[in-house]
Amino acid sequence: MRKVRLADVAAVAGVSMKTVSNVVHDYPHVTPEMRRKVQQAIDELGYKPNLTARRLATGKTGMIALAIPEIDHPYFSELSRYIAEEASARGYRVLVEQTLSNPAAERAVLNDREAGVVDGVIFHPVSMNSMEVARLKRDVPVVLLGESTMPVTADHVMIDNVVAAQEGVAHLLAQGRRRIAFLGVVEGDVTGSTDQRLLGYQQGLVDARMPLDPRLILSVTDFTPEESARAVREALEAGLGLDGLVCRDDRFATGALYALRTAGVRVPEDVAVVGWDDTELGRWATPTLTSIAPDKRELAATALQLLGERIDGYQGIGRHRIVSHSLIVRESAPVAAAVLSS
Amino acid sequence: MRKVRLADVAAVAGVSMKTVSNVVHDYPHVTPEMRRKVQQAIDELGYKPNLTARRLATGKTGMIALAIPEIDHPYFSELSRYIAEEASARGYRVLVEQTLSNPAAERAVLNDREAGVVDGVIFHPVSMNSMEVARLKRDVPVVLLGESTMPVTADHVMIDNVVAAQEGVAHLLAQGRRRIAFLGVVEGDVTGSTDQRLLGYQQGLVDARMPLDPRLILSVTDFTPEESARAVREALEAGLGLDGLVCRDDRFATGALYALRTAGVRVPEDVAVVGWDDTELGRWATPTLTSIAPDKRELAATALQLLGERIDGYQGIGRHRIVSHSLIVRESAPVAAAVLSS
DNA sequence: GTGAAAGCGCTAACAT
DNA sequence: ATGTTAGCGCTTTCAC
Repeated sequence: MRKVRLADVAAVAGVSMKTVSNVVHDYPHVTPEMRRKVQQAIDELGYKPNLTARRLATGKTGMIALAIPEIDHPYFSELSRYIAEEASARGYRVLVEQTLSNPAAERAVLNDREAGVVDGVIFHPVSMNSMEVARLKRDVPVVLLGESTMPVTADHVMIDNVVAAQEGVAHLLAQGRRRIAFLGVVEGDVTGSTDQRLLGYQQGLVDARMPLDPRLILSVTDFTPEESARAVREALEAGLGLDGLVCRDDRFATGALYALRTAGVRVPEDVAVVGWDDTELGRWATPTLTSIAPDKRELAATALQLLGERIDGYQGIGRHRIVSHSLIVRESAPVAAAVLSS
Repeated sequence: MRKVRLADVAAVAGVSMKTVSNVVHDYPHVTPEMRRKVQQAIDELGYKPNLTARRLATGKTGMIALAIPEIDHPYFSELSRYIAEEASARGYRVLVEQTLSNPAAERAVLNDREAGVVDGVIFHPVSMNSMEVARLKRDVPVVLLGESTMPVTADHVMIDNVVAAQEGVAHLLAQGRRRIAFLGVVEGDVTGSTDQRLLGYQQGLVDARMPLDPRLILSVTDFTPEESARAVREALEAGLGLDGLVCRDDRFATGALYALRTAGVRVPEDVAVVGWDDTELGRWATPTLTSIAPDKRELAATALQLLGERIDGYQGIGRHRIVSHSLIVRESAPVAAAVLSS
């Protein structure tokens, strides 16, 4: 009683393979009687269509790849969930690829389509910029996530990082904060994501005619909270006076909160902190974290929409979509007292 | 210049398909000259083997499914990362399936293998117990994660929850805690996972000849921190005196910390808290969270080992593997002063 | 409405 | 060491 094939069902039901196939696919024009007869044979034999064979025959896999740096980074795991849900709603399944920011792994992602594994790719690159992506990919449907300023042949979805960072700074300025730091510039980060946030931070200060102090820009060597905590600790020890802090992401903010707490600095009384990504990490931090929140659901839906169009044959030039964001105000950087009392 | 096939390469190189296949697979017995000639044709044409076709021909997909309740639950996202890494080391790719604890979705997982999508399944069931899994799965290689006491035809990997919970309780008792609560029993949870942790909690108290107070067992309606915070808040409002708390997972612990903090209860001075899973959520909580830590790496490696054996044809009865765990002591439940001064 | 047969692209016997 | 060829299981024109 091994593998039951379409042909077996056809034989038992006494019909052709085509008819069985029609029943399996709910093809409209089959007589009820035929349908019943075939269905019975299917149930009887416990027939399951072989997806691999179907894929070979149709050339469609019904799968998309989601290539992200780390599966367990809160932002990416939360985003993955939305992507998975949106994909599922559109009849796609998701193959999650962890690139660990490794260039070779990132390159390999774009080959998956060519190897017939997936129909398209949603890709958050870290080690290559969009020009390289454009050069590498040939006719693979790709939607890029994250920051990129170059128009390329792939589609892009992102939030307006510059504006978002400006809003974060403005929020702190409205509370009377005057020494606002930015954490953190990551060494070796070539994506421009941090650049845009940093740019927005500076623009926010310039807009308010505040001085720019380069020492207020904190650098880190990687994306971990440990590194972020170290950077903040050293800044405090160096006597860097600051009363506000805009973080590149919630993980950094989490490390920062830890460093501030252990140094005896009160948040938000002494230093107000703004995170980025609105992850669960920040929602339950102490104090709870004010954070710039990309609309992840909209991000996922937009990415799938664009990718779907490409898979369905759209060949046009790369499209850019800006999805909305908001500032979720929590304890670490509450609404200004002035606003409250007004 | 569309799809380049194996046959095209063979034609250009002026050899047979078999020879091309040999080169592609690094088959040893090919003359260097042949290899060079073929390789040149491959590069020239930009040939990429079609994985789907290969899968059809070999019957192996090189993929395994990982079916978990939620992609973005910290425990599962961290576990996923280890699974993905171990799988990758063994030449497998991982298809992550989010079941959302939905029975239909869980059932569908077991069909994937039969449909030829994956070679095997690593499955953390929530809505079905292992008997049901055993009944459903036919000859699908499956490794079960999470708690289950029944010997079945599938393999199991888990930690010893009862012992782990006992250790958590013992840790609190050693600090002189006398009113230790358990959070939380989840309504509708049929997996026995919580049961075992609860059992260990009770056993730990009994071992120390402490009284069991049913009011110290806190119930919740779902797995969110919100629910957990609610349960703790209500317990405090009801005047339930407690000085220690063992949580079913770090998410619950996170919610508990929040509720305790907002109620003005100090941790660990007034209430010491032990979490479960050792996730990033707890590592950066305030105070940092003492947590029972399953060895996730070992868990992943063991699961892949067992699954690999099944895929390679092992047919024996279900095996049970207990992997190690430890108690990671942090601020929320530090080492007893008595121990420190000894 | 239903049947017959030619692929989809690759692998693995078997042959040379 | 390399070539030939029959599948793998399903889809899909194209007749009937």
